[in-house]
Amino acid sequence: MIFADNKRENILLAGLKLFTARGFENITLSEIQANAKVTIATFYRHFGNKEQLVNEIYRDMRHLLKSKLAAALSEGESVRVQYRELWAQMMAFERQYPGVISFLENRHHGAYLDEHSRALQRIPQPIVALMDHMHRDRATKNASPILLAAVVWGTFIELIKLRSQEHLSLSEEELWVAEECTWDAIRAIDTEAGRSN
Amino acid sequence: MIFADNKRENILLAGLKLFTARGFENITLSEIQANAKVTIATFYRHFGNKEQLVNEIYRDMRHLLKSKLAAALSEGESVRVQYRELWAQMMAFERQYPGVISFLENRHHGAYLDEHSRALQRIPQPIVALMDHMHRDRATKNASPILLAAVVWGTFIELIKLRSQEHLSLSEEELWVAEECTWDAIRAIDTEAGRSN
Amino acid sequence: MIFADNKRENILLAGLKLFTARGFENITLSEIQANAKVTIATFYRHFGNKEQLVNEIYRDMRHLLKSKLAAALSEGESVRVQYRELWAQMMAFERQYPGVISFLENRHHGAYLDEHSRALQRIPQPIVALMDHMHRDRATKNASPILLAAVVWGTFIELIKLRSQEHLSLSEEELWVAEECTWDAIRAIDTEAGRSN
Amino acid sequence: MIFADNKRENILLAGLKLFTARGFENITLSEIQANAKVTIATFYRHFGNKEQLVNEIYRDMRHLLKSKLAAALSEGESVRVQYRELWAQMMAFERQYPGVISFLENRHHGAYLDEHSRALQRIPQPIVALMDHMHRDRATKNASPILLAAVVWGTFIELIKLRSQEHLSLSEEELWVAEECTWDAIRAIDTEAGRSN
DNA sequence: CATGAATGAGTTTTCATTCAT
DNA sequence: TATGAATGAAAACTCATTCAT
Repeated sequence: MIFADNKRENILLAGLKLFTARGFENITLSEIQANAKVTIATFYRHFGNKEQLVNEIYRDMRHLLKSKLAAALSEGESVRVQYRELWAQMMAFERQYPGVISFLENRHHGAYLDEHSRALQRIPQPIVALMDHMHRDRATKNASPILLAAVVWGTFIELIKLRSQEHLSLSEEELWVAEECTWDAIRAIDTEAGRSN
Repeated sequence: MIFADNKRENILLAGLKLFTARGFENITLSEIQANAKVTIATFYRHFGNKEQLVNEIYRDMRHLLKSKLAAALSEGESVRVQYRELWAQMMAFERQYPGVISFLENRHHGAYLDEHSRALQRIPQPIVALMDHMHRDRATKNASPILLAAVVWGTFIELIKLRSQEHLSLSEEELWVAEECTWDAIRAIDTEAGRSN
Repeated sequence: MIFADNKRENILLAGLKLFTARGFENITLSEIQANAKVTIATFYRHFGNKEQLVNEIYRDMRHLLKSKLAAALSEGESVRVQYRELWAQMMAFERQYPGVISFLENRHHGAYLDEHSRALQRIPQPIVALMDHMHRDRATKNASPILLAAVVWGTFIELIKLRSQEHLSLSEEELWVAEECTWDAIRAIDTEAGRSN
Repeated sequence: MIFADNKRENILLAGLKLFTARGFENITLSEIQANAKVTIATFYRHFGNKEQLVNEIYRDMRHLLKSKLAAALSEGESVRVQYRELWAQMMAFERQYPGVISFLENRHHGAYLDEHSRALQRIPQPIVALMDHMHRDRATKNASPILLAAVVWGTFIELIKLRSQEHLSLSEEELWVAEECTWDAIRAIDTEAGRSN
């Protein structure tokens, strides 16, 4: 989302805000018009229709998320450190762009998303990449990287939902415990301690 | 959802199917009419409006899920066995009622849900109950039961999404690996092996 | 309105009450059902449809009004006394059946009235009869009896409206002043006192 | 009702015509659409809903009537002349805007009128003003101006109804007799001639 | 390039009336 | 005779989109 054009920028921001809060179908163009402070005709010059707007927002946000998380993967560091950094970036993203991850997850199979949008991976690629890396190093349990990534991403989303939808206050500290939980979930654990019934 | 009344039953089933597949807002009453093979006016005899229908379906399904999972918690068994059984029930539920869990998760903060529906816990109570039980026995990591339950439920939902939305085929075996992952995620791990950076 | 049948009576009374208060179109059969404490099917056994009900009520009330006012015209009395008695009966009717005259006036050209109902004179016949009588005796101004009756009836309705619709409190005494006004309006006035400009 | 906007004007005129003829509830938007030669959606651009339309028409007409009658009250003239002029204006109004007075009277306590509309006096204020003026000059019977106005207005409405609803032909001349009747009704009559029983 | 007015196609909802039992 | 369930037809209203200026 490069905000060269001011009107275009306003529309995108208004769309993000409104769609995030109340979904695609419940938002009318006149709300977008009012919120973005442009006329409807201006809207139509910049976006072919309402669906194109939501698709553009969706893709912008997916790419933004991906690039933010990619920054966590620094070759030089141990996977443990990289994982911790990944988790930190996920939390930072949610802090900086509140509601966006929920938007992405909730809208993911909306009828209005086009093929191009749907083709984007839902689980952010850097998470899968790290899992893959660890998997090749035999540092993870013997499971496919995508499954391991699902544990990580699924847990994270769940925590976000708890906070935003159910007004559960989770401290930073608690979220870091969750990081540790998921680390234990994915890593190979050599001890037999846990295998007991 | 007791299916004494045939027309009512048809409407509920049609609603579940349609709302699950395409969301609340995108479904029109005439689609429900066509699918349930009743007239729209008959629909209005049984339900005050479209929102009441979706609320009733939502609550029925939340209760069904809860009761199915509650069956997994048998006092006599070890927590490891109970956890395994819980996971089995979750998978069984998804198998028996495909799409229902996605429906519940996706609709959970729809604008159309009434207070009564919203008041229902999103994370199934039996999961929290088991976490709570383990927590009191100091069998879990030092985290609140709800957070531990979030790891479990979040992971499970993520796997379901991968299968249904992204057509990723996950074998039964792989899902059981995930069960083991989450077990490691929640349980207290006494060895220091995993703490290394 | 002969109330031989209890159910029929209940329906007629409910209809009168509801139609009077809120008009024909705004009343649903289920309100009538609820108010009359009969089922809709029972309604349909007694009345062909909603319109037949309102027509029957309308005609019943027109006849009732007419017969009450007719009682005022006693051959033996002077026309002044008869007029006074007529006015008394009009007030008594409004007191005994509040809202009914408004109902009759307001519904008089409703689309739902059938030819039979419409054929009924709106201005109660006894008023016209007395005007006619006085006219033949040259006791009135030189105007058609129907016009004179219009002055009387129009004034009376207006007073009723003031009381019921605009919550203007008019004392009995004031209403009798109106009676005197209308008497002056209709009677021949021999003096030239009033002719001055 | 300033008819700057053509579509808006058409809708108002169509509404007046249709509501006058057949009441509020019996008129559908598609009839308005057909009559005003605009689409329903255009209707909704100009008026929030059907009720807003009828309220606007109602108020416009009340104000129009009031201003026309106010023109009759010229300070310099005797009250007799003013009264005659008032009556002339009332007849002129009915001639120029046939049906409008009936519309105003019949709709006056419709459920669809809002508070603002209901607040408008039903009996045109200039009539009351003249009665008040005469009353202070002791030129009327000893009755409140509003009651005297009711005699005038009630009689006039009744005559209109006779003509329009019951197809009674009343000549101009006869209507002027009614004017004289009502003048006798309201004015103080000093002779005792009329008091005889 | 900008805009306000216009619209078609669709949506939910209501209700008098019928009908099988 | 009595009734609850069923329904057809029509109602008000919405909104994304277009178009003349």
